[in-house]
Amino acid sequence: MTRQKKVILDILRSTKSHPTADWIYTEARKVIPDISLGTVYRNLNVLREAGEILELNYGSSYSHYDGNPENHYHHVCLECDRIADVPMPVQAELEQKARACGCGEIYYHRLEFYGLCPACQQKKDKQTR
Amino acid sequence: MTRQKKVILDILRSTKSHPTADWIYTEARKVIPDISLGTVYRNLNVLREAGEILELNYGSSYSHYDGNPENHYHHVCLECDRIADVPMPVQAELEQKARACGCGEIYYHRLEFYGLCPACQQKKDKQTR
DNA sequence: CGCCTTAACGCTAATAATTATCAATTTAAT
DNA sequence: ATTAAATTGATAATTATTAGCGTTAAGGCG
Ligand SMILES: [Mn+2]
Ligand SMILES: [Mn+2]
Ligand SMILES: [Zn+2]
Ligand SMILES: [Zn+2]
Repeated sequence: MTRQKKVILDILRSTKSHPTADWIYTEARKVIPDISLGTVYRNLNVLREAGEILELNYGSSYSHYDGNPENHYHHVCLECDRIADVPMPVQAELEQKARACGCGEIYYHRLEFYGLCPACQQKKDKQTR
Repeated sequence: MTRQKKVILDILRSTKSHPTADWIYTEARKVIPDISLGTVYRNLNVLREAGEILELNYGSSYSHYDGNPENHYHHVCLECDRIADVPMPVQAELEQKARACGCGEIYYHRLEFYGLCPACQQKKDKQTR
């Protein structure tokens, strides 16, 4: 466990946002000013392979990272790209139903809801009114 | 509706696979030998915005495209990256449950199952035996 | 504590999917 | 047939991510 790796993991664990590599890089430089972006990517991959974080790819051209490696669901705003946790329990029966279709083995599933975050929803309401 | 756009849409609608832009490009060249890759990307974006196809980003570094724009679920093989349809009905109650969490407006959701496709599952069985 | 092996670092250049540009061509409405 | 607008193919640009490499620092052991 190097200093760089620990700082990156701490940053990810201490935010509820789901930041990009570049945002993590900016934050990390506040602690280790000469850390390199390559090191950020390298450690994000290492941490993902170790099961300590999640990498999220939801349509945008870059990955977002999540300090909570437990399976949980997300809401993605189509307006501002904000990703938020959806605090509902994991629906295990979905995997049961999918297995019944005989499409091979299933290890886990991902569920994302797309729409408008509360802030963008309000903004749109004002425009329509 | 140009010739190029029609060929691209036909290719997508006539396959059950979920091909990449590059595979579509290869197929399209069998019909229009001097079609360009830029035209393929341009029309895929146009078709997606028109709601005629789906773009799928499941972790891999490139997009897959789906000629069926109706919401449906997928199985992604962690071994060979094959994407297959999961023929189970869309679970509308998931959106009800998510709305109850108050995370903003929800227009649609996506659900993917990750594991091994039947072929890779068999391959792994043979190794273990 | 000091040595030593090895993994990780910072830097820079490379990769590769996708998008932007633009003159030339095609579409389709008049 | 004319013509204006939209789309094409070719090429260059963009950009997130990875690879290569000489240098540095973890952390195990004497
Ligand atoms: Mn999350
Ligand atoms: Mn499909
Ligand atoms: Zn928003
Ligand atoms: Zn497979």
